Amino acid sequence: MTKQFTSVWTREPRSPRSSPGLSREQIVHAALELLDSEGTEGLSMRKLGAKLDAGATSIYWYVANKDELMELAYDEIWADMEVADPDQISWRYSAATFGKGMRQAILRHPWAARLIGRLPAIGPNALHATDLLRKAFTQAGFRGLEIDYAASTLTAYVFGMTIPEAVWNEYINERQPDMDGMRQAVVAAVAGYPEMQARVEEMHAHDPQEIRAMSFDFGLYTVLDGLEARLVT
Amino acid sequence: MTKQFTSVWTREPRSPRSSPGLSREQIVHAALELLDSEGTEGLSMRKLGAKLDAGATSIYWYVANKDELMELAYDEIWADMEVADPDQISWRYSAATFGKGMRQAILRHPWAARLIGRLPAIGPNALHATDLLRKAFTQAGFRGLEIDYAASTLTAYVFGMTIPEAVWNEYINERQPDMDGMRQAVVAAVAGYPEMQARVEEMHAHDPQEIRAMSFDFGLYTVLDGLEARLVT
DNA sequence: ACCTGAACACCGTTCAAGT
DNA sequence: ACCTGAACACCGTTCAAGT
Repeated sequence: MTKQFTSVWTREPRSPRSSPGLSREQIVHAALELLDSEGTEGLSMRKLGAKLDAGATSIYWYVANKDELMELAYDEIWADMEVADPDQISWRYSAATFGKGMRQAILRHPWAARLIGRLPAIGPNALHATDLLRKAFTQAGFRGLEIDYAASTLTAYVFGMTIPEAVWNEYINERQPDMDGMRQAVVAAVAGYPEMQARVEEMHAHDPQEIRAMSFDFGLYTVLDGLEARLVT
Repeated sequence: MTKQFTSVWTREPRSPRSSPGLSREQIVHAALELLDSEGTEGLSMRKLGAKLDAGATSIYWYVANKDELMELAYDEIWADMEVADPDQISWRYSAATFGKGMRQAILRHPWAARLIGRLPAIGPNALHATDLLRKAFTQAGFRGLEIDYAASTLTAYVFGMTIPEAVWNEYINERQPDMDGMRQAVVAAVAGYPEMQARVEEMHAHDPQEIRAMSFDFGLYTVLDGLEARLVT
């Protein structure tokens, strides 16, 4: 009953060289454009085909199915992530830069948030990024499996903070809901909890982007402090 | 161009009392059964209708659309989460219990992982859980917005660690992929990074569930240590 | 080797019509 | 007040057929 496991990364792409017609890069590039400009719902095999002036089913020559296409697209977002070389600066600084860069990369491509964790992130760009973070924690003094634990802790924090933010941004962009009505709905829902209500109103007085950035930094430094504490013991 | 914001929680359910036919509770209960037993893909309006011996479109009388139905289902998973009363024990212990309970709740309902952060979590069960965590951090000594920052940090960590785990579990259950082939694919992909390869092989020698639990605890205590550090300064 | 369109088996949702 | 089935506008994917 078990099915053969497949991933885009396990198989060589078809015919890496051949001038005419489509190519994997072309397809992935078009898919990224669609996703970035129109969000998750903007990408369908038919729309992608149309954008490439091809039949929707032509894509299946280059890619086994839509999931594989998404794996390829997903890996791309780690390519334009700012990183700091851990050899040059303190592990704390490079880990912090890594966390902030990861957040920005996801916020630039909010559709990617829904894909996180769906398959092992073993694309070339994801691996390169992971390797850099492991280097930073090795330099910090972690050893063996603890390097992975430390890296997981940081990325889990960033993912957990950023996935909701990205999904939320995508939702706002797609549906453009009435923000004022939303505010009221939240305040009303929270009526039974006076302290939460006060906090919600306080938050609404500030720029939401600013609040999110502050909240993110608070947690980021919390995680870094916690990791430092594990190094001493 | 902005649309009226709506959420299940802003509107009273239709006719809370009326003996015959369907009811919201009945529908949500059936949806949960479908989701728990067959995963995300197991729930469609048609299948749900069939399970309730009704037309698929009857559901639209009780719920505006599938998203609203998902909001209702999602809130339910926070109802059967183990929590510790922060009045009785140390904030550290109750925060740790909270984190572990949250993880277990998501792992019991892996389909919920895809919904996290999609809409403000303002269902009654989610609010009750949030309130408990805020109490724990108030007791710890946080004040004002920092209570929310601390709570966000912890839940972000738990979400970031658990969403991939849950999605992964769902994937395994649905597709039952050949695990050995997968192992090999990962090892092969990671060939360019010798230390990572060594780590991957070391992990494969252990029970994956155990590794995940250890990894989760490592990060959980890291976050708690980090929060404690913020209290002193 | 590469591309195509028709066809299949699904979706969520709307709506006029029934009771 | 509640429920229905037909219909609409979509999906991803398969496959025999074309060049």
